[in-house]
Amino acid sequence: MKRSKKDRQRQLQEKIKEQPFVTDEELADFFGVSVQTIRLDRMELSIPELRERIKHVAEKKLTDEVRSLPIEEVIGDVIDIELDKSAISIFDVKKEHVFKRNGIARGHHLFAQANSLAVAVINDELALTAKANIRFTRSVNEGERVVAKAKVTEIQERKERTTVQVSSYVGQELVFEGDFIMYRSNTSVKDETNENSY
Amino acid sequence: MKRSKKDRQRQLQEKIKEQPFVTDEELADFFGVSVQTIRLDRMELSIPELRERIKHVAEKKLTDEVRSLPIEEVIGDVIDIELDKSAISIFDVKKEHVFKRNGIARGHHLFAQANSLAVAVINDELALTAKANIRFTRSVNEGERVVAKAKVTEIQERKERTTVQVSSYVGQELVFEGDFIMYRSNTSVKDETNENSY
DNA sequence: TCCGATATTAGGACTAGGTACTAATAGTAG
DNA sequence: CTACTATTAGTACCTAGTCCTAATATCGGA
Repeated sequence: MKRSKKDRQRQLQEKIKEQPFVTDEELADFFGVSVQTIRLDRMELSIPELRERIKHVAEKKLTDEVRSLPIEEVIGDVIDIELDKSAISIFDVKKEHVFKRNGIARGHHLFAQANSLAVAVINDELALTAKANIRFTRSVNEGERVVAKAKVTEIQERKERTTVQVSSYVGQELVFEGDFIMYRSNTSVKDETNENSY
Repeated sequence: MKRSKKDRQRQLQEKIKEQPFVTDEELADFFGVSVQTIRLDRMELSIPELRERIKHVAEKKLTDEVRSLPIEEVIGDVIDIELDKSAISIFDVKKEHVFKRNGIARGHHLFAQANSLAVAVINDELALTAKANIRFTRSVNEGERVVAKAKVTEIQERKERTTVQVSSYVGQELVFEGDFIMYRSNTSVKDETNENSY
């Protein structure tokens, strides 16, 4: 017996952790013991078989992807709006909005809230973002509530452009700021039934 | 024959894409045909068996993890990446990404693709967007495929800032352009020991 | 040195989820 | 009615195991 049983089992655990896609036969070769011994070791250490290990990794990948991928259609709840003047929305940062690595909200969600609000505040049939200049002034964490305030600062009718300034806060702290230059078609529409198309 | 063979094969491809952890037997039940038929279909469509599919998913997860970057969290599919240099991703615009009123993609999806690519291209433990200057140069419609190309243009180590330029195209047409100023922690992460859990 | 406990190995039966192949049958178009 | 495609059935074989029994090997202590 080159190594003791405990020694081998410790190394086995390490080996599988580092390189989970290894068969019992390969492990038996590696440790110079029989396949049966490897299997007994796995039992004692409660390490599942190769296929189960592969499956766990794959399943984790799928749940990770589902969790992080979708961006909702409308980000934030509009709580106040005065067309072509100002609007306010709130957005609660949940775990699907943050980097799993560090729990910090991903920038595009803050942008999405601001952008959606900039679109919503415009009293026009068609409103699209043309340009934007944005600053992230503080990182936002899971569980925080972001309040975005949009203010229409300029309406150039002949140019089909409207400027909207959006500032987002967590409590009193500014976390995001953006100047949005919006394209608009100049056909007022909000007297229609609101279809909530933003 | 409720559906034609081609019809069934098309649906089969969809089904497996959406839900790759399904056995031939379950598929046979689902489509009301025999297992052999499902197997013939897979052959013709060059779809590998369940275990191979699981293995591919798991392998992809491991290689992604080795890169230690949030590739799984990128909006769109990363098709090429050279850390701290450049990256390319594709994003297919579907109906959930557009305004139902006019079928035009919401700006924040294009932003999200570009922003997440800018984050992914940075070879650092922590990368956050600090500022961005963006232009939407053409509206993108449902069904179109957006290719985003990110290029790292400047790395200021002492200032913990990196500039990334992202240009997104539909075919040859530029649809979005953005300059991203990214914050980074300056702790390169690629040389870490890989601690995969099985 | 022998005895009993622990460790290791061998072998067989069985499993899931297949591949690869042959053969039979069903349905449809010309 | 025949030719052809589509579908189904069945067999042998595969991998990477589980679960079980039985036979050895090795070691530590009296």
